[in-house]
Amino acid sequence: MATRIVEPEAGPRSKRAAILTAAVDCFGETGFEATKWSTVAERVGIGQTALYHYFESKTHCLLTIMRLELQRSHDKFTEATESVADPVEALRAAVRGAYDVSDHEVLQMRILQSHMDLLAGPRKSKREEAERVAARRLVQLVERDWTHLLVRGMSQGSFPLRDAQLLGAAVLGLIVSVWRWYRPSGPTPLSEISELIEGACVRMVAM
Amino acid sequence: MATRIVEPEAGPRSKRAAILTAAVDCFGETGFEATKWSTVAERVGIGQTALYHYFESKTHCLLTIMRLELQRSHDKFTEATESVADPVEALRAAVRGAYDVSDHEVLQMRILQSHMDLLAGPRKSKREEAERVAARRLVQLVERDWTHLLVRGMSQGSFPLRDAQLLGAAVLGLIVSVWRWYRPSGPTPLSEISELIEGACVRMVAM
DNA sequence: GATCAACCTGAGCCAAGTTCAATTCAGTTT
DNA sequence: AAACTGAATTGAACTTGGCTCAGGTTGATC
Repeated sequence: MATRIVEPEAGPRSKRAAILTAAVDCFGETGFEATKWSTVAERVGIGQTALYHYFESKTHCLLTIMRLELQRSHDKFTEATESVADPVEALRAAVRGAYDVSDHEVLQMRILQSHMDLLAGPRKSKREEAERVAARRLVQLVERDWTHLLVRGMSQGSFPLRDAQLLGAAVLGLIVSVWRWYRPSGPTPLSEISELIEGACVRMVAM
Repeated sequence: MATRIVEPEAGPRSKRAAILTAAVDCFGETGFEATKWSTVAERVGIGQTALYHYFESKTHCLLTIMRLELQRSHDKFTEATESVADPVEALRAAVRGAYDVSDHEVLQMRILQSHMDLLAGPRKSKREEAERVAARRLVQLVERDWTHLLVRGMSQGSFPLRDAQLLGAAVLGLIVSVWRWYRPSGPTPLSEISELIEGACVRMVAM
Protein backbone atom coordinates (compact mmCIF):
# COMPACT_ATOMS: atom_id res chain seq x y z
CA MET A 1 0.00 0.00 0.00
CA ALA A 2 0.91 3.68 -0.20
CA THR A 3 2.79 2.83 -3.36
CA ARG A 4 4.68 5.68 -4.85
CA ILE A 5 4.94 5.17 -8.60
CA VAL A 6 8.44 4.10 -9.59
CA GLU A 7 9.77 6.50 -12.19
CA PRO A 8 10.89 4.52 -15.23
CA GLU A 9 14.65 4.13 -15.17
CA ALA A 10 16.12 6.85 -17.37
CA GLY A 11 18.43 5.27 -19.92
CA PRO A 12 21.25 7.66 -20.89
CA ARG A 13 19.60 8.74 -24.13
CA SER A 14 16.07 8.86 -22.77
CA LYS A 15 14.10 11.96 -23.77
CA ARG A 16 11.45 11.47 -21.11
CA ALA A 17 12.52 14.45 -19.03
CA ALA A 18 12.79 16.65 -22.12
CA ILE A 19 9.31 15.62 -23.19
CA LEU A 20 7.85 16.41 -19.77
CA THR A 21 9.48 19.83 -19.78
CA ALA A 22 8.29 20.63 -23.28
CA ALA A 23 4.81 19.33 -22.48
CA VAL A 24 4.56 21.50 -19.36
CA ASP A 25 5.53 24.53 -21.41
CA CYS A 26 3.05 23.76 -24.19
CA PHE A 27 0.15 22.64 -21.98
CA GLY A 28 0.76 25.51 -19.60
CA GLU A 29 0.92 28.26 -22.21
CA THR A 30 -1.47 27.00 -24.86
CA GLY A 31 -3.69 24.66 -22.85
CA PHE A 32 -3.82 20.88 -23.02
CA GLU A 33 -6.55 20.44 -25.64
CA ALA A 34 -5.29 23.31 -27.75
CA THR A 35 -1.73 22.02 -28.03
CA LYS A 36 -1.06 19.41 -30.66
CA TRP A 37 0.78 16.39 -29.38
CA SER A 38 2.96 16.66 -32.46
CA THR A 39 4.06 20.14 -31.41
CA VAL A 40 5.55 18.69 -28.25
CA ALA A 41 7.45 16.16 -30.35
CA GLU A 42 8.68 18.92 -32.61
CA ARG A 43 9.94 20.97 -29.69
CA VAL A 44 11.84 17.98 -28.32
CA GLY A 45 13.22 17.24 -31.77
CA ILE A 46 11.71 13.81 -32.45
CA GLY A 47 8.89 12.43 -34.61
CA GLN A 48 5.45 12.34 -33.05
CA THR A 49 5.35 8.57 -32.94
CA ALA A 50 8.47 8.50 -30.78
CA LEU A 51 6.41 10.03 -27.98
CA TYR A 52 4.59 6.75 -27.64
CA HIS A 53 7.79 5.08 -26.55
CA TYR A 54 7.59 7.12 -23.34
CA PHE A 55 3.89 7.82 -22.87
CA GLU A 56 0.92 5.72 -23.78
CA SER A 57 -1.06 8.77 -24.80
CA LYS A 58 -1.21 12.54 -24.61
CA THR A 59 -3.44 12.15 -21.56
CA HIS A 60 -0.97 9.77 -19.93
CA CYS A 61 1.65 12.49 -20.18
CA LEU A 62 -0.76 15.02 -18.67
CA LEU A 63 -1.58 12.72 -15.77
CA THR A 64 2.12 12.19 -15.15
CA ILE A 65 2.70 15.93 -15.01
CA MET A 66 -0.18 16.29 -12.59
CA ARG A 67 1.07 13.49 -10.34
CA LEU A 68 4.57 14.94 -10.21
CA GLU A 69 3.22 18.35 -9.31
CA LEU A 70 1.00 16.91 -6.58
CA GLN A 71 3.97 15.03 -5.18
CA ARG A 72 5.94 18.27 -5.13
CA SER A 73 3.12 20.16 -3.40
CA HIS A 74 2.81 17.48 -0.75
CA ASP A 75 6.55 17.37 -0.13
CA LYS A 76 6.72 21.15 0.03
CA PHE A 77 3.97 21.31 2.63
CA THR A 78 5.79 18.78 4.79
CA GLU A 79 9.09 20.56 4.42
CA ALA A 80 7.58 23.95 5.22
CA THR A 81 5.66 22.91 8.32
CA GLU A 82 7.51 20.00 9.94
CA SER A 83 9.69 22.08 12.24
CA VAL A 84 7.05 24.63 13.18
CA ALA A 85 5.19 23.90 16.40
CA ASP A 86 2.82 26.88 16.63
CA PRO A 87 -0.25 26.25 14.43
CA VAL A 88 -0.59 29.85 13.29
CA GLU A 89 3.06 29.98 12.31
CA ALA A 90 2.75 26.58 10.63
CA LEU A 91 -0.21 27.86 8.62
CA ARG A 92 1.75 30.93 7.58
CA ALA A 93 4.72 28.79 6.60
CA ALA A 94 2.51 26.44 4.61
CA VAL A 95 0.98 29.29 2.63
CA ARG A 96 4.38 30.86 1.96
CA GLY A 97 5.63 27.45 0.84
CA ALA A 98 2.71 27.10 -1.54
CA TYR A 99 3.76 30.28 -3.34
CA ASP A 100 7.49 29.63 -3.24
CA VAL A 101 7.64 28.30 -6.78
CA SER A 102 9.57 28.73 -10.01
CA ASP A 103 7.96 29.94 -13.23
CA HIS A 104 7.97 26.40 -14.51
CA GLU A 105 6.18 25.20 -11.39
CA VAL A 106 3.60 27.93 -11.91
CA LEU A 107 2.79 26.32 -15.23
CA GLN A 108 2.57 22.91 -13.59
CA MET A 109 0.14 24.23 -10.99
CA ARG A 110 -1.94 25.82 -13.70
CA ILE A 111 -2.08 22.55 -15.60
CA LEU A 112 -2.92 20.64 -12.45
CA GLN A 113 -5.73 22.98 -11.46
CA SER A 114 -7.23 23.04 -14.92
CA HIS A 115 -7.57 19.28 -15.13
CA MET A 116 -8.39 18.08 -11.64
CA ASP A 117 -11.66 16.71 -12.99
CA LEU A 118 -9.70 14.14 -14.97
CA LEU A 119 -8.94 12.40 -11.69
CA ALA A 120 -12.63 11.73 -11.05
CA GLY A 121 -13.52 9.01 -13.55
CA PRO A 122 -11.49 5.84 -14.22
CA ARG A 123 -9.24 5.56 -17.28
CA LYS A 124 -9.35 2.81 -19.85
CA SER A 125 -5.67 1.98 -20.14
CA LYS A 126 -3.47 0.47 -17.44
CA ARG A 127 -0.73 3.06 -17.18
CA GLU A 128 -3.10 6.02 -17.36
CA GLU A 129 -5.20 4.52 -14.61
CA ALA A 130 -2.09 3.91 -12.50
CA GLU A 131 -1.14 7.57 -12.78
CA ARG A 132 -4.69 8.65 -12.05
CA VAL A 133 -4.94 6.54 -8.91
CA ALA A 134 -1.54 7.74 -7.71
CA ALA A 135 -2.58 11.34 -8.34
CA ARG A 136 -5.88 10.86 -6.53
CA ARG A 137 -4.08 9.47 -3.52
CA LEU A 138 -1.80 12.50 -3.51
CA VAL A 139 -4.78 14.83 -3.70
CA GLN A 140 -6.13 13.17 -0.59
CA LEU A 141 -2.75 13.48 1.09
CA VAL A 142 -2.57 17.18 0.34
CA GLU A 143 -6.13 17.70 1.59
CA ARG A 144 -5.21 15.78 4.72
CA ASP A 145 -2.10 17.93 5.15
CA TRP A 146 -4.19 21.06 5.42
CA THR A 147 -7.05 19.54 7.34
CA HIS A 148 -4.67 18.04 9.89
CA LEU A 149 -3.02 21.39 10.37
CA LEU A 150 -6.43 22.89 11.12
CA VAL A 151 -7.41 20.05 13.44
CA ARG A 152 -4.16 20.45 15.31
CA GLY A 153 -4.71 24.19 15.71
CA MET A 154 -8.31 23.69 16.85
CA SER A 155 -7.53 21.04 19.43
CA GLN A 156 -4.68 23.19 20.69
CA GLY A 157 -7.00 26.13 21.08
CA SER A 158 -5.17 28.28 18.52
CA PHE A 159 -8.11 28.15 16.10
CA PRO A 160 -11.83 28.31 16.93
CA LEU A 161 -13.65 25.03 16.40
CA ARG A 162 -15.14 24.64 12.93
CA ASP A 163 -15.71 21.90 10.34
CA ALA A 164 -12.04 21.26 9.61
CA GLN A 165 -12.72 19.22 6.49
CA LEU A 166 -14.77 21.96 4.89
CA LEU A 167 -12.57 24.78 6.08
CA GLY A 168 -9.51 22.90 4.82
CA ALA A 169 -11.07 22.58 1.40
CA ALA A 170 -11.86 26.29 1.48
CA VAL A 171 -8.32 27.30 2.41
CA LEU A 172 -6.87 25.03 -0.25
CA GLY A 173 -9.38 26.32 -2.77
CA LEU A 174 -8.47 29.91 -1.96
CA ILE A 175 -4.76 29.24 -2.33
CA VAL A 176 -4.89 27.38 -5.62
CA SER A 177 -7.48 29.71 -7.14
CA VAL A 178 -4.58 32.09 -7.73
CA TRP A 179 -3.10 29.79 -10.36
CA ARG A 180 -6.05 30.38 -12.67
CA TRP A 181 -5.20 34.02 -13.24
CA TYR A 182 -1.65 34.64 -12.02
CA ARG A 183 0.92 35.27 -14.76
CA PRO A 184 4.61 35.82 -13.96
CA SER A 185 4.56 38.59 -16.56
CA GLY A 186 1.52 40.23 -14.95
CA PRO A 187 1.43 43.40 -12.84
CA THR A 188 1.23 41.74 -9.43
CA PRO A 189 4.36 40.04 -8.06
CA LEU A 190 3.82 36.66 -6.47
CA SER A 191 5.32 37.91 -3.21
CA GLU A 192 2.52 40.42 -2.84
CA ILE A 193 -0.11 37.78 -3.58
CA SER A 194 1.52 35.44 -1.11
CA GLU A 195 1.37 38.00 1.68
CA LEU A 196 -2.26 38.90 1.07
CA ILE A 197 -3.37 35.28 0.93
CA GLU A 198 -1.31 34.41 3.98
CA GLY A 199 -3.12 37.07 5.97
CA ALA A 200 -6.48 36.06 4.56
CA CYS A 201 -5.93 32.42 5.51
CA VAL A 202 -4.94 33.28 9.04
CA ARG A 203 -8.01 35.47 9.49
CA MET A 204 -10.23 32.80 7.95
CA VAL A 205 -8.95 30.09 10.24
CA ALA A 206 -7.68 31.70 13.43
CA MET A 207 -10.33 34.32 14.16
CA MET B 1 -20.93 50.08 -26.30
CA ALA B 2 -21.72 47.77 -23.39
CA THR B 3 -23.48 45.61 -25.92
CA ARG B 4 -25.43 42.80 -24.43
CA ILE B 5 -25.65 40.02 -27.02
CA VAL B 6 -29.12 39.82 -28.53
CA GLU B 7 -30.45 36.32 -28.10
CA PRO B 8 -31.57 35.02 -31.49
CA GLU B 9 -35.31 35.15 -31.34
CA ALA B 10 -36.77 31.74 -30.94
CA GLY B 11 -39.07 30.64 -33.72
CA PRO B 12 -41.85 28.50 -32.31
CA ARG B 13 -40.19 25.22 -33.26
CA SER B 14 -36.65 26.27 -32.40
CA LYS B 15 -34.72 23.70 -30.40
CA ARG B 16 -32.10 26.17 -29.20
CA ALA B 17 -33.24 26.15 -25.60
CA ALA B 18 -33.51 22.36 -25.57
CA ILE B 19 -29.99 22.08 -26.94
CA LEU B 20 -28.61 24.42 -24.28
CA THR B 21 -30.31 22.45 -21.54
CA ALA B 22 -29.08 19.12 -22.86
CA ALA B 23 -25.59 20.52 -23.37
CA VAL B 24 -25.42 21.84 -19.81
CA ASP B 25 -26.41 18.42 -18.53
CA CYS B 26 -23.88 16.59 -20.69
CA PHE B 27 -21.00 19.04 -20.29
CA GLY B 28 -21.66 19.34 -16.58
CA GLU B 29 -21.86 15.62 -15.83
CA THR B 30 -19.41 14.20 -18.32
CA GLY B 31 -17.19 17.17 -19.05
CA PHE B 32 -17.01 19.21 -22.24
CA GLU B 33 -14.22 17.34 -23.99
CA ALA B 34 -15.50 13.95 -22.89
CA THR B 35 -19.04 14.45 -24.21
CA LYS B 36 -19.61 13.77 -27.85
CA TRP B 37 -21.41 16.53 -29.66
CA SER B 38 -23.55 13.83 -31.25
CA THR B 39 -24.74 12.72 -27.82
CA VAL B 40 -26.23 16.15 -27.24
CA ALA B 41 -28.02 15.88 -30.56
CA GLU B 42 -29.30 12.44 -29.63
CA ARG B 43 -30.65 13.68 -26.31
CA VAL B 44 -32.51 16.51 -28.03
CA GLY B 45 -33.80 14.10 -30.64
CA ILE B 46 -32.19 15.51 -33.78
CA GLY B 47 -29.32 14.54 -36.05
CA GLN B 48 -25.90 15.90 -35.16
CA THR B 49 -25.74 18.17 -38.17
CA ALA B 50 -28.91 19.94 -37.11
CA LEU B 51 -26.94 21.37 -34.19
CA TYR B 52 -25.05 23.54 -36.62
CA HIS B 53 -28.23 25.37 -37.47
CA TYR B 54 -28.15 26.82 -33.94
CA PHE B 55 -24.47 26.82 -33.01
CA GLU B 56 -21.45 27.31 -35.17
CA SER B 57 -19.50 24.71 -33.23
CA LYS B 58 -19.42 22.69 -30.03
CA THR B 59 -17.22 25.42 -28.55
CA HIS B 60 -19.68 28.11 -29.61
CA CYS B 61 -22.34 26.33 -27.59
CA LEU B 62 -20.00 26.13 -24.61
CA LEU B 63 -19.18 29.82 -24.79
CA THR B 64 -22.87 30.63 -24.95
CA ILE B 65 -23.52 28.60 -21.82
CA MET B 66 -20.68 30.39 -20.06
CA ARG B 67 -21.91 33.82 -21.08
CA LEU B 68 -25.43 33.09 -19.90
CA GLU B 69 -24.15 31.87 -16.54
CA LEU B 70 -21.95 34.93 -16.12
CA GLN B 71 -24.92 37.14 -16.89
CA ARG B 72 -26.93 35.30 -14.26
CA SER B 73 -24.15 35.64 -11.66
CA HIS B 74 -23.84 39.35 -12.29
CA ASP B 75 -27.59 39.90 -12.11
CA LYS B 76 -27.81 37.85 -8.94
CA PHE B 77 -25.10 39.89 -7.24
CA THR B 78 -26.92 43.10 -8.07
CA GLU B 79 -30.24 41.76 -6.91
CA ALA B 80 -28.78 40.47 -3.65
CA THR B 81 -26.90 43.61 -2.67
CA GLU B 82 -28.72 46.58 -4.13
CA SER B 83 -30.96 47.25 -1.17
CA VAL B 84 -28.36 46.54 1.53
CA ALA B 85 -26.56 49.60 2.86
CA ASP B 86 -24.22 48.08 5.45
CA PRO B 87 -21.11 46.67 3.72
CA VAL B 88 -20.80 43.65 6.01
CA GLU B 89 -24.42 42.74 5.46
CA ALA B 90 -24.07 43.34 1.74
CA LEU B 91 -21.08 40.99 1.66
CA ARG B 92 -23.05 38.36 3.54
CA ALA B 93 -25.99 38.78 1.16
CA ALA B 94 -23.73 38.54 -1.87
CA VAL B 95 -22.21 35.27 -0.66
CA ARG B 96 -25.61 33.81 0.17
CA GLY B 97 -26.79 34.86 -3.27
CA ALA B 98 -23.84 33.14 -4.87
CA TYR B 99 -24.92 29.82 -3.36
CA ASP B 100 -28.63 30.29 -3.90
CA VAL B 101 -28.72 28.17 -7.04
CA SER B 102 -30.64 25.28 -8.58
CA ASP B 103 -29.01 21.96 -9.43
CA HIS B 104 -28.95 22.98 -13.07
CA GLU B 105 -27.18 26.20 -12.22
CA VAL B 106 -24.63 24.21 -10.23
CA LEU B 107 -23.76 22.43 -13.46
CA GLN B 108 -23.52 25.75 -15.27
CA MET B 109 -21.14 27.11 -12.65
CA ARG B 110 -19.06 23.97 -12.89
CA ILE B 111 -18.85 24.32 -16.66
CA LEU B 112 -18.01 28.00 -16.38
CA GLN B 113 -15.25 27.47 -13.83
CA SER B 114 -13.72 24.60 -15.75
CA HIS B 115 -13.31 26.60 -18.94
CA MET B 116 -12.49 30.14 -17.88
CA ASP B 117 -9.18 29.81 -19.73
CA LEU B 118 -11.11 29.69 -23.00
CA LEU B 119 -11.85 33.37 -22.54
CA ALA B 120 -8.17 34.28 -22.64
CA GLY B 121 -7.19 33.80 -26.28
CA PRO B 122 -9.16 35.06 -29.30
CA ARG B 123 -11.36 32.72 -31.34
CA LYS B 124 -11.16 32.17 -35.06
CA SER B 125 -14.81 32.41 -36.00
CA LYS B 126 -17.03 35.47 -35.71
CA ARG B 127 -19.84 34.19 -33.52
CA GLU B 128 -17.51 32.37 -31.15
CA GLU B 129 -15.43 35.50 -30.75
CA ALA B 130 -18.55 37.56 -30.10
CA GLU B 131 -19.57 35.24 -27.28
CA ARG B 132 -16.04 35.23 -25.90
CA VAL B 133 -15.81 39.01 -25.81
CA ALA B 134 -19.24 39.28 -24.21
CA ALA B 135 -18.25 36.70 -21.61
CA ARG B 136 -14.98 38.47 -20.89
CA ARG B 137 -16.79 41.72 -20.32
CA LEU B 138 -19.13 39.99 -17.89
CA VAL B 139 -16.17 38.49 -16.02
CA GLN B 140 -14.84 42.00 -15.56
CA LEU B 141 -18.25 43.20 -14.41
CA VAL B 142 -18.47 40.44 -11.81
CA GLU B 143 -14.95 41.17 -10.61
CA ARG B 144 -15.87 44.83 -10.38
CA ASP B 145 -19.02 43.92 -8.43
CA TRP B 146 -16.98 42.34 -5.68
CA THR B 147 -14.12 44.82 -5.76
CA HIS B 148 -16.52 47.75 -5.55
CA LEU B 149 -18.22 46.19 -2.56
CA LEU B 150 -14.84 45.95 -0.84
CA VAL B 151 -13.88 49.50 -1.78
CA ARG B 152 -17.16 50.77 -0.43
CA GLY B 153 -16.62 48.92 2.85
CA MET B 154 -13.05 50.16 3.15
CA SER B 155 -13.84 53.80 2.51
CA GLN B 156 -16.74 53.57 4.94
CA GLY B 157 -14.44 52.19 7.59
CA SER B 158 -16.26 48.85 7.81
CA PHE B 159 -13.29 46.98 6.36
CA PRO B 160 -9.58 47.58 7.04
CA LEU B 161 -7.72 49.07 4.09
CA ARG B 162 -6.17 46.46 1.78
CA ASP B 163 -5.57 45.94 -1.94
CA ALA B 164 -9.22 45.69 -2.95
CA GLN B 165 -8.47 44.34 -6.41
CA LEU B 166 -6.42 41.47 -5.08
CA LEU B 167 -8.68 40.77 -2.13
CA GLY B 168 -11.69 40.82 -4.42
CA ALA B 169 -10.08 38.22 -6.64
CA ALA B 170 -9.33 36.14 -3.57
CA VAL B 171 -12.89 36.29 -2.26
CA LEU B 172 -14.27 35.44 -5.66
CA GLY B 173 -11.74 32.63 -6.03
CA LEU B 174 -12.70 31.22 -2.67
CA ILE B 175 -16.40 31.29 -3.48
CA VAL B 176 -16.20 29.68 -6.89
CA SER B 177 -13.62 27.11 -5.84
CA VAL B 178 -16.54 25.23 -4.30
CA TRP B 179 -17.98 24.40 -7.70
CA ARG B 180 -14.98 22.20 -8.53
CA TRP B 181 -15.88 19.64 -5.91
CA TYR B 182 -19.45 20.25 -4.75
CA ARG B 183 -22.00 17.66 -5.85
CA PRO B 184 -25.70 17.97 -4.99
CA SER B 185 -25.64 14.25 -4.22
CA GLY B 186 -22.63 14.63 -1.92
CA PRO B 187 -22.59 14.48 1.89
CA THR B 188 -22.41 18.24 2.50
CA PRO B 189 -25.53 20.32 1.87
CA LEU B 190 -24.99 23.59 0.05
CA SER B 191 -26.54 25.51 2.93
CA GLU B 192 -23.76 24.36 5.23
CA ILE B 193 -21.10 25.31 2.70
CA SER B 194 -22.74 28.67 2.17
CA GLU B 195 -22.65 29.45 5.88
CA LEU B 196 -19.02 28.45 6.32
CA ILE B 197 -17.88 30.45 3.30
CA GLU B 198 -19.99 33.43 4.33
CA GLY B 199 -18.22 33.51 7.68
CA ALA B 200 -14.83 32.96 6.09
CA CYS B 201 -15.35 35.85 3.66
CA VAL B 202 -16.40 38.22 6.41
CA ARG B 203 -13.35 37.33 8.50
CA MET B 204 -11.09 37.66 5.46
CA VAL B 205 -12.39 41.06 4.55
CA ALA B 206 -13.72 42.73 7.69
CA MET B 207 -11.09 41.84 10.29
C1' DG C 1 31.37 -8.13 -34.63
C1' DA C 2 27.05 -10.36 -32.84
C1' DT C 3 23.35 -9.46 -29.85
C1' DC C 4 19.78 -7.25 -27.51
C1' DA C 5 17.06 -3.66 -25.66
C1' DA C 6 16.17 0.92 -25.99
C1' DC C 7 14.86 4.20 -29.22
C1' DC C 8 12.87 6.00 -33.42
C1' DT C 9 10.17 6.45 -37.96
C1' DG C 10 6.82 6.55 -42.20
C1' DA C 11 2.62 5.01 -43.62
C1' DG C 12 -1.67 4.69 -42.56
C1' DC C 13 -6.00 3.95 -39.35
C1' DC C 14 -9.85 5.85 -36.85
C1' DA C 15 -12.98 8.75 -34.15
C1' DA C 16 -15.19 12.96 -33.74
C1' DG C 17 -16.02 17.61 -35.26
C1' DT C 18 -17.40 19.97 -39.28
C1' DT C 19 -19.10 21.24 -44.16
C1' DC C 20 -22.33 21.06 -47.84
C1' DA C 21 -25.83 20.27 -51.14
C1' DA C 22 -30.23 18.70 -51.11
C1' DT C 23 -34.84 17.99 -48.72
C1' DT C 24 -38.77 18.57 -45.56
C1' DC C 25 -41.84 21.29 -43.02
C1' DA C 26 -45.00 25.23 -41.41
C1' DG C 27 -46.72 29.13 -42.31
C1' DT C 28 -47.88 33.04 -45.85
C1' DT C 29 -49.17 34.93 -50.19
C1' DT C 30 -51.88 35.04 -54.37
C1' DA D 1 -55.46 25.21 -53.42
C1' DA D 2 -51.24 26.19 -55.67
C1' DA D 3 -47.04 28.65 -55.22
C1' DC D 4 -43.68 30.49 -52.42
C1' DT D 5 -40.59 31.36 -48.36
C1' DG D 6 -37.37 30.74 -44.78
C1' DA D 7 -36.41 27.88 -40.89
C1' DA D 8 -35.17 23.28 -39.77
C1' DT D 9 -33.11 18.94 -40.88
C1' DT D 10 -30.41 15.31 -43.03
C1' DG D 11 -26.87 11.86 -45.28
C1' DA D 12 -22.68 11.75 -47.19
C1' DA D 13 -18.30 13.33 -47.54
C1' DC D 14 -14.22 15.97 -45.67
C1' DT D 15 -10.62 17.29 -42.08
C1' DT D 16 -7.90 17.03 -38.25
C1' DG D 17 -5.33 15.11 -34.80
C1' DG D 18 -4.41 11.27 -31.74
C1' DC D 19 -2.86 6.80 -32.21
C1' DT D 20 -1.23 1.84 -34.16
C1' DC D 21 1.79 -0.97 -36.59
C1' DA D 22 5.53 -3.12 -38.75
C1' DG D 23 9.81 -2.51 -39.16
C1' DG D 24 14.56 0.20 -38.90
C1' DT D 25 18.57 2.42 -36.23
C1' DT D 26 21.67 3.03 -32.33
C1' DG D 27 24.88 1.88 -28.88
C1' DA D 28 26.25 -0.67 -24.79
C1' DT D 29 27.79 -5.27 -23.66
C1' DC D 30 29.79 -9.75 -24.27
